[in-house]
Amino acid sequence: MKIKLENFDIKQIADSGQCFRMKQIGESTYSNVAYGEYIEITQEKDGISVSCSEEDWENLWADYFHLDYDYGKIIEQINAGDDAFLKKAVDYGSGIRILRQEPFETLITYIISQRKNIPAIKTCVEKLCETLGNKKIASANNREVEYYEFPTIERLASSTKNALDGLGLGYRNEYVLSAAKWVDSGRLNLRRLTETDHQSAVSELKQVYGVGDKVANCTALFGLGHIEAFPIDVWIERVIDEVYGGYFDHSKYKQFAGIVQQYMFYYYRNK
DNA sequence: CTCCAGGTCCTAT
DNA sequence: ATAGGACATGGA
Repeated sequence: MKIKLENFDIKQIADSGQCFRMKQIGESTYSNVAYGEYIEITQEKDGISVSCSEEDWENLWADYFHLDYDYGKIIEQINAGDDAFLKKAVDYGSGIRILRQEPFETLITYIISQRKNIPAIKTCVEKLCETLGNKKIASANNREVEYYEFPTIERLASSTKNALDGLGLGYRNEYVLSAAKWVDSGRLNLRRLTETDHQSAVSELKQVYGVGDKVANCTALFGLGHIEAFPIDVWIERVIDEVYGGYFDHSKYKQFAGIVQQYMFYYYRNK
């Protein structure tokens, strides 16, 4: 099925480092697994073609790719401003979307992400899915594809340190286990945090062992739909130091600071 | 081999 | 409140 779209570039999205299971499987084709479903997406000149049904696109993927949000308007607004670096960043990554990933998967994968580079995170997450996730079969582009879901909350919560050995989690295995147990027991209610304000969501998340300001903000941005989150990692720190002379006030982009952050991250990391 | 990665915790001031 | 060291593992 073909879909006409603006400000959507699957390569940019895949390379933007916000999700860890998207992979390139052809010249301009990428696969992804989310919410237990598998999809293949091919970039075209004026949009994309997708392997899923129209119904799945409407019910799941359109929401996942944040299609209800007008990125063109954000880009216009930035181009009308006076921030030269940000204008270059927007031009470079104009096809980026902020994904609405599963809250639990986002929390766990960003706990894993700390002190790892992106290729290492991907390897680690894939191993986790192959070891503890359910195996499924999808048909896409006239082929059958085997894939693994992200582990369920119950499965991960009832796991042990021993079971996690060999997945490359390192010292993060305790963080992962404890976070999964908190979600499983209801001590941390992620669904509720999608409805609270951003600040309360972040401070709730930071109660979790192994979740600091950065992971909390990434979880809020990529998993809870809090577009105003502005995660500061090593790359954004470099942008602030090297481009903005040590101070950047993201509050003027209040309602969409996370999108601004992602343009900056993608441009500075890939240029 | 060494260096560093989408940080956080713990401890000492 | 704020600063410095420890931390497992693997990619480059």
